[in-house]
Amino acid sequence: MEKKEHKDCTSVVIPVRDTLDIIGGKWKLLILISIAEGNKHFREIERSIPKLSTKVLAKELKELEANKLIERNVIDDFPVRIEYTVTQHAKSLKKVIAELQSWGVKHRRKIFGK
Amino acid sequence: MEKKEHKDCTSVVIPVRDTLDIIGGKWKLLILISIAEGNKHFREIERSIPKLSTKVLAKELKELEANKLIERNVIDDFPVRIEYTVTQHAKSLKKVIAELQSWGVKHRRKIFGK
DNA sequence: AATATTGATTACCTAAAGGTAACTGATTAC
DNA sequence: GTAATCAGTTACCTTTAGGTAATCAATATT
Repeated sequence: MEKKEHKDCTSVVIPVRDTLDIIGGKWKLLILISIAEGNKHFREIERSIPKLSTKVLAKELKELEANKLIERNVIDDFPVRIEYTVTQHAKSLKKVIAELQSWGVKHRRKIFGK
Repeated sequence: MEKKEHKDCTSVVIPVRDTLDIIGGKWKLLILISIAEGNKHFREIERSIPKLSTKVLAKELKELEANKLIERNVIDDFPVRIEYTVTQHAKSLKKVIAELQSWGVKHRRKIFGK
């Protein structure tokens, strides 16, 4: 039997997993969309997404910030307020999301018929 | 203060999550690539992916089959052998994967500099 | 003075994903 | 007849994601 050598696919798999870590999970995309639509403040974002808890939101915001998808700006009026905004880097996800969405729609038709 | 109405984004989020459920997770993409490269048999696939256990492989193969991304064919020579192959539907993931990969590469540069 | 809002943090719990390892029954090679 | 290979299954355990609820300090409202 011929021994086949398995191609090294880390150069595909690792970047794909990086991307999935960022928009995967239950809330990240919803939070990004909410901020992109203009919700700037913690409570505003929280209220805009049903069932999302403060704890999870706080954690997700930190991760999104660490990945440079959002910015956290401290506005020092009195009292200080915090404003979250999406970065250009986050906007560059648009094409990725569009592909994921369009394949998902086709897939649903494939699995559940038209 | 103006009350802003939050746009309904389920038509984006649900298909995106459908897609992520299918190629997300630690192994699904690796398994798909392995089969696409010509590994047809259970043990062959298992051996081609370091650290992948039989249990997880068995579970993932079932899910991939349920999603019509692979086919499981029972070849009844003696002894019976099982052959896995990728479907056309799986091949249609190529563009999605390419987008995820390319964004992941850019992201890595963004985060860790050049 | 009491209550509510803002931007969170903390402790505790559950559910799901994934890992480890032993084992099955059928067949084939030594 | 012993060992190995094939295609898995089963039981048990750990890790991670996410949920629930209480609490915090600072300010603002009644």
